Amino acid sequence: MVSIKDVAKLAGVSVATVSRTLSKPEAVAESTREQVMAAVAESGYVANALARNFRRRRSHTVVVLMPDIGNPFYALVVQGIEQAAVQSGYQVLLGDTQNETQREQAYTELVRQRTADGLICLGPHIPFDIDENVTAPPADWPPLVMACEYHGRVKLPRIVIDNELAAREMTEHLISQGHSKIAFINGPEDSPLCQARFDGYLQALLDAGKTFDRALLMHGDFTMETGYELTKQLLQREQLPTAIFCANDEMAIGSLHAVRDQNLSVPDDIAIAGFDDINIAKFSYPPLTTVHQPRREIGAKAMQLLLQLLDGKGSAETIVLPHDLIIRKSTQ
Amino acid sequence: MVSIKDVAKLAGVSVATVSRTLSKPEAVAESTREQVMAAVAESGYVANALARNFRRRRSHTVVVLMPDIGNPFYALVVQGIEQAAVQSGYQVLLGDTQNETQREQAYTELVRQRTADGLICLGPHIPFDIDENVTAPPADWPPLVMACEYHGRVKLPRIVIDNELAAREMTEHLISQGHSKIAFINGPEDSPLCQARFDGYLQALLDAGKTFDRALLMHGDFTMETGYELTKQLLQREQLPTAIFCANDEMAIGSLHAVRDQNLSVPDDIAIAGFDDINIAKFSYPPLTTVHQPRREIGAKAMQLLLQLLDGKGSAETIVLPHDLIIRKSTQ
DNA sequence: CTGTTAGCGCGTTCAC
DNA sequence: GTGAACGCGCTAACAG
Repeated sequence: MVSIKDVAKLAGVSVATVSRTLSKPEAVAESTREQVMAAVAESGYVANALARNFRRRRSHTVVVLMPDIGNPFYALVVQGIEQAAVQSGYQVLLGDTQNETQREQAYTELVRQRTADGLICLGPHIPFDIDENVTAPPADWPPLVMACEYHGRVKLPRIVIDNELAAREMTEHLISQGHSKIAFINGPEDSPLCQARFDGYLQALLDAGKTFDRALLMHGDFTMETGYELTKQLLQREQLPTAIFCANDEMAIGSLHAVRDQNLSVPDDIAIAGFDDINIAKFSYPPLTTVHQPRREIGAKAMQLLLQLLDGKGSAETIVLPHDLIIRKSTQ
Repeated sequence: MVSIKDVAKLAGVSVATVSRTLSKPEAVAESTREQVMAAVAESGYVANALARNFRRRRSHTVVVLMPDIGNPFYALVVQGIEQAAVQSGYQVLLGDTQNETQREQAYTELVRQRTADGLICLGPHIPFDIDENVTAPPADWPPLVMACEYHGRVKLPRIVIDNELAAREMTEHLISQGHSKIAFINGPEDSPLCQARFDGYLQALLDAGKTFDRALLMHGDFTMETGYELTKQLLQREQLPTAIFCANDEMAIGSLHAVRDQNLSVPDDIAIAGFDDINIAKFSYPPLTTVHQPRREIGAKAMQLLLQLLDGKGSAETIVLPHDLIIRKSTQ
C-alpha cells in the first residue's frame, strides 16, 4: 500500500507538506502543490482513513439506532440522516436493535470504543440507566440526538412533529365526518409519543362534547399484525365503532384488512385513518387518510443537530417540524 | 480518556501485558491476569477501536450498497447482513446509492481509504469500469459479494434464488388457473435478474404451447408508481390481459390499484401476481400471490461469503437459496 | 512557506 | 511469563 511517505519521496518534499497539501492546499506554495498532486496522481495514493481518524480522534461515523429496520417508516428518515451525513463527510452505521436493550447497548458501546462519534436514536428507548430525577443528559452520555420519538423527562436534543396536535386534527376530521364512536389503536403505552397522540385524540373528543370510551382504546406494537388482530377484537363487540384511528399506517393497513374480512366496507361501514404517510398509504385499498410526517427532513435535521453537538456547540434543542393532514378515501 | 498505559500503571505491569491479557488471556499468568482485569474494571478502560483497527489494518466494517433504502424488499436482507456481521464483530455501513454511479463510487472509495474492508452489492450495478472481456474480478477490485442481483458476465461470489425457475413456476401457476393472456411487468431491461425472470416467463408460455405476445411485456423500475402507470396502459388496450405478473410486489400493488381504479375485480377480471413476498403482500387487497425469497438468509449468507473473502479463503461461489411459491387470493 | 520532531494508542517483536 | 522498544500512517506543534 502506498503511504504518505512514498508520495513525499516521489515529490521530493516532507510528509508534512504532503499532509498539508491534502488538508489545506492554500497553505502551500503553488509550485510545491503541483509537485505533490502530481506525485499523488502518479502513485495512486489514497489517504488511510484509519490512520487519519486515529490521529484526529474522530471516527467521522455516527450510529443510528433503529427499533426495527423492517418498519418502512424509518427508511426515509435514515435516508435523510445519510444524505446529511455524507455531505459533512460522515458515515452512518446501521443499528437495528429489534427493541432489545442488549443490542442498543452494544451499539452504544461503539461510541465508547471510538468507532462512532455519536448516536441518533429513532426509537423511544434510550440505552442508559436513568436516575429518577435526571432531567438533563449526564456528562458521561455520548453525543445523542432523538428523532421521531423522545424521552418524557430527560431533555435531549430532538426532532419531532407536534404529535398531539396532529392526532387532534385527525380526530377532529373524523368527528367532522359525523363519527362519534371513534376507536383509537395506539402504539406502546410507555412511549411518550403515543401518549401525546392519545392526548390529542382525547382533547378533540372532549372539545367536541363527546365522551371518552375506554373500551375503544387499544395498544398495538405498530405492526400490521397487531392492527389486524386488535381490529378483529373491536369488530366482535356488540357496538361497532364507526371509525378507527390507528397510530401508524402499518396498523391501519392491518385494520383495513380485518374490516374487509368481516365483509364490511371502508369507509361506508367503518372509516380508517393512519399516521405517518408511508409510501404504501397511497396505494392501499382504499387509499389511506393519514398524517404526513416530513421524514427525510426529520432525519436531515437530526444529523445536523448531532453535528452541532459534536462540534461542541450543542444544546438541548427541540425542533418541531410541520406535519400535514392527508385526507384520502378511507375516511370519506 | 483512559488508555492502555493508565491500566498498565494501575495494575503495575507493562502495556504489553495488558494488551496480551485482553487479546489472549491464556498466554498470561492467572495472578497477573486478575490484577489487569481489576485495573481495567477500576479505571473503566475501553480499548480504542480506532487505534486497534489502525494497528491491525482492518476496519471491521463492511459497506452495503443498496439501490434504494426506501424499497422494503431490502430491509430484511440488510437485517440478515447486519446480524451476521455483528456476530463476527463487524459493523455495517449503510450505502444508499439511489442508483447513482457517483454515490456508488463514493462508497467504494471507502474501501480504498480503509474505512471499510469490503462491499456487499444489492443492486445490479457494480461501481467499476468493466473491460469487455473480463469474466473474473480483477485483482484491484476490493472484496465484493453480490446479493439478490448479479452481474451477467463477471463471476463474482453471489447469493441468489433461481429467478428463472421461480418465474416459470409462477407463470405455470397462472396458466393452470386458465390464463393465456398473461402480461409481464418486468423490472429494468438491463438487469440480468430481470432477464432471468423473463426467460422463466417465456419458457412457461412456450412449454404450455402458448405464444409470446410482445405487447404484453413491459418494463418498470420496481416502484408502485410504475406498476400503477404501466397497468393503466395495459388496461387501455382493446384486448385486456387476464393476468398480470409483476417482477416485484411493489409494482404488483401499484397494479392492483390501477385495476381497481377501472372498477375491475381481482382476481375475477384480472389476476395479479408479484415477486419477493414483502411483508405488505399478505395485507394487500386482495392478498398477493407471490414468490417468497428467503431475504434474511440471503443477507446472512452474503455476509458470511464476504467474511471468507476477507480471510483470504474466497472463491467465486454462487449460492442458490430456495424460493417458495405463495398462492394467495389475487390469483384464485 | 516548509521541514523536523513528536506523538496518537495499540499490537508485536525480541530479549530476558 | 513478562517488559522494553518499535512502528503502523498520519497530523500538529514548532522552529527556521
